Amino acid sequence: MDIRDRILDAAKRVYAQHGFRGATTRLIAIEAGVNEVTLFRTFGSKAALFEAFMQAHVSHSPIPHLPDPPADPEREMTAWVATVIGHLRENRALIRTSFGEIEERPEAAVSMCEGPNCAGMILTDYVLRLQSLGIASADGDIPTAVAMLMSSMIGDAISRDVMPNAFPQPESDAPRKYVCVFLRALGVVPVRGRSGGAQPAETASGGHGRHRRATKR
Amino acid sequence: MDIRDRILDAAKRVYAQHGFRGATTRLIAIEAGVNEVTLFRTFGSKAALFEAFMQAHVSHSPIPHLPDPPADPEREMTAWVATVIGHLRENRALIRTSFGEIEERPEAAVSMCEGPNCAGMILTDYVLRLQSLGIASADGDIPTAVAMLMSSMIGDAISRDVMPNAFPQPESDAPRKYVCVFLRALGVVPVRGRSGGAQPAETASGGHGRHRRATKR
DNA sequence: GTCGCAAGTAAGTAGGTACTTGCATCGGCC
DNA sequence: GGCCGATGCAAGTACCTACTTACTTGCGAC
Repeated sequence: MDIRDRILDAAKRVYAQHGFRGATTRLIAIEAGVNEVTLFRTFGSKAALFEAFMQAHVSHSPIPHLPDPPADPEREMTAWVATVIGHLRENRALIRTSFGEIEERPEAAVSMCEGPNCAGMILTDYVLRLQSLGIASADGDIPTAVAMLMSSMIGDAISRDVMPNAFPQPESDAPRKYVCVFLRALGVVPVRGRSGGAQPAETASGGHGRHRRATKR
Repeated sequence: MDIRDRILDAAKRVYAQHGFRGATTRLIAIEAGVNEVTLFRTFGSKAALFEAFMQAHVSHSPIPHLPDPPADPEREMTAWVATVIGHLRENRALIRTSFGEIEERPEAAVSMCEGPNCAGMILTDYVLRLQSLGIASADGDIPTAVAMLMSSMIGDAISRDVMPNAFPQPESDAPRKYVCVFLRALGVVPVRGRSGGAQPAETASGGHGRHRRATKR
């Protein structure tokens, strides 16, 4: 790993923990294991360093896809939601810090929003496919439901460690639960009988729910 | 307004905009229109000032109630959600900043969470009442739906100004839309016909939806 | 009037921060 | 070997920050 990337990486960690003002060039240099002067020689200034590291960060944030012919909405979406929440949670300190400094440095937060914006589009497209296939009912408020699911994922990822009991327990079941509520709001109802209850863990004994009209097309 | 309160108020504004590190005693003193020395004489230190202002802030944050015999869920909840989002939006800068500094100063964010926690309980109680009255279906996942609505309100309040098109438009319709999706997820369906479509504005021409079995008890 | 107290004013201290400068060191390349 | 570019190191500059000290001013109570 070359010295430039080491500094960028260290800057990311230090910034996520201490914010822009708290991320002193001295701390970053120590964290990167380089001399502070090298930092200035490489990037010119602290501001330029942060510009570079923000750009580097957004350039490679992978957003998972949802299958184009939807087959099993609950299963596919649960996996997708779990992945997205996972990504968000990995970067939660960075997201929180950037958002906390919107007033002073809006660019950071704006670039942080690219990922979620893109994820929201992927999700919307998927649900529109569900709707056009007749799996989701025609009169559901898709934009609002998508916005709510996105907010839920972000909220879970960045707030669960602060107020754990405000979110579904256990953490590992949260994605499935979010998806069940989401699908129900859009009129995608699981077949009744086994695993239909989305509520407590004691009824969801293992099996995955199948959905009505969830054909392979 | 006495001088102590003026300083507390100024500290709140300056902190919301610049964070703890950026909220210099000099800035706060200027914003409060007092001498910097007065600030130290009144509170002793910057840290003590912030402790005092956090305590003062959480002590008077009003959370609206939901009617105990629920009558019209959509209307009542829409008003409640609008009020809560309003409160959150008023304090959005403060919330964002406190959350952004969780890593360094967790107490601030924790005290910020009291309001939402309480609101979540009020909401849960209300929905349980809906359920016990048979207005909401018995198998809905109430904790998850409540968590999602809470996340949606918070997300809307603190992120709409950054990514406006990720949230329901227009802003004034957002509370009703959230409530409609929420109620639908919990099996509270409006009567079909007029105002049933929760989706686009062109069909929602004025009327408020009534709900099946929404009797006055 | 004058006493006491709350507040302002001016100046200073000790430490931190971004950033610079000058020089030593090291490793690869001709 | 000798050159050169990248890096480390030590020191310094100019500024900011929390906080202190010593003194002055204004104002109500007696």
